[in-house]
Amino acid sequence: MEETLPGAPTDDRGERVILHVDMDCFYASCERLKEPSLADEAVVVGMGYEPGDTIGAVATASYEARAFGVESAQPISQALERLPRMADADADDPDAPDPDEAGHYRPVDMAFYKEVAAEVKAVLHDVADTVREVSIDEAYLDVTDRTSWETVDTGDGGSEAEPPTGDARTLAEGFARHVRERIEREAGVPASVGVAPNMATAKVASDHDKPEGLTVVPPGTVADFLAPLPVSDIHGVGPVTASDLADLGVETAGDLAAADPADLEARFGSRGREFHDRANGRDDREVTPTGRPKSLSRESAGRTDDAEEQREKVRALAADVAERARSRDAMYRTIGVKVVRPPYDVNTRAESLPGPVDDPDLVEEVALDLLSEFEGETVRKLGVRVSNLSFAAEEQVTLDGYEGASARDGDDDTDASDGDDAGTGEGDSGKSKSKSDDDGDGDDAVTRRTVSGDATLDEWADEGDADATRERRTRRRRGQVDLNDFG
DNA sequence: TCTGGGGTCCTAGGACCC
DNA sequence: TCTGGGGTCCTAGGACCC
Repeated sequence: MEETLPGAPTDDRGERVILHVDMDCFYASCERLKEPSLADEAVVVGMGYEPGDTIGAVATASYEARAFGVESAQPISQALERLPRMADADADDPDAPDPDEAGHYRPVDMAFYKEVAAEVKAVLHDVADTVREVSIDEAYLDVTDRTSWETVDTGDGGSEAEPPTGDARTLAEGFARHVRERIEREAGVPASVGVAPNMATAKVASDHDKPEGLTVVPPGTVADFLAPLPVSDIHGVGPVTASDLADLGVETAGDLAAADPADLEARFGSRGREFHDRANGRDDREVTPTGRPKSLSRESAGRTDDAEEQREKVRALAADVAERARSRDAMYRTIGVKVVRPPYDVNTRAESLPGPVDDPDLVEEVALDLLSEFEGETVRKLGVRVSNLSFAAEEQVTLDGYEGASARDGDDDTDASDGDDAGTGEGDSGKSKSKSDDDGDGDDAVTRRTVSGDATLDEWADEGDADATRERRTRRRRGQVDLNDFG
């Protein structure tokens, strides 16, 4: 690692080699793996979509479909306007869409995509010691120990003494090419790879030449590579920030790099300085192995003003989320709901417990209770979330003891993405917390919430039995916590 | 074009404690 | 009596990402 590579330019010493691997239109590529006849065809994968419907949104569109203006996150109805369904096309019927201008629509098949992702990950973990999976189709690799920025004598006048330029071949480039080819060969799906001395630049690089791209940004060339790009290409700069920056006359990464960091910080807080660093090619974040999730949630769209229907939905979501938490051995200390009211008014409510639990009934109970604030409202989407997770390796006593244990060992876990070796234990702060608030403290927390809750006077007045409900809940929770404490 | 589902991180204000 | 400063935890919302 600290060996000096013969011929390595001195200014590259200590520069890391970071890869960002980004699968190309991953879901669509997976569909092609399943159905090879879709190769070279326009493919649209929709979520919340069933064959034949017009509801849902585009999860991924193949590049052929993108050429028709189909984009991620678009409503399926709009995608269909731009690219009709192949099933509706007919070359012989003048009234039907032309098959040459139609696409194949498929619903998301997550279980299959996870299988493919597991094969991709196997390659990644084989070529790198440190892999951080960011999502099902994206990962950072630190391969400093496996390759280097040393330039290769290409025999065409390039010499080792020459400083690396955008055109110079580096060992890192050959390495990245090898990684991309292995993914394609072993998992059967295409990827784009960016190589740079830091994560932020590698990320931009992988996106620079999709699909099947390979963009290498050697040390010393980072600022020049970034300068002409629009600020929106920088990770973390979304539409809101881009438009705020545009108001300041900052359009490109080069403008951003040249801006006064103090001004940026004044406008954007800590992100301002971060943007400035990124635009200048500075990013010293280390690639750390994939960590544990911080929250788990489940949501589902569907407009309804029927209170019982809403409760039923929340019950189902709560059960789902609790089951997922259990399958991942996660305990949670905070339970929350999300209620989206038309037109698109997002409300979240959450409540923290005195200590971590694994209790599906409690998730349902708290979620329903939080939902009750919105009784009588029309909603267009509902969600349930658990957070403040802790992953006690030790078995934890829960109210449903035996069932819990048997459900757990089934490990149905469809989720290949869980298999990560990311063993670096993130200190389970949750655990020490639950210990520290034995008894007195814990009860205080509940009491405080119960008494000083933000209910207004009239709410208290017209809720009649709300007090009783809350008290029942409080008692339950105490029971729950006490049980856990004995475990 | 009214917007699917699963996440992360940051900020801001209030409660509470010392 | 009216009042300092520091710290933590909690909730809600927002921006962003894939």
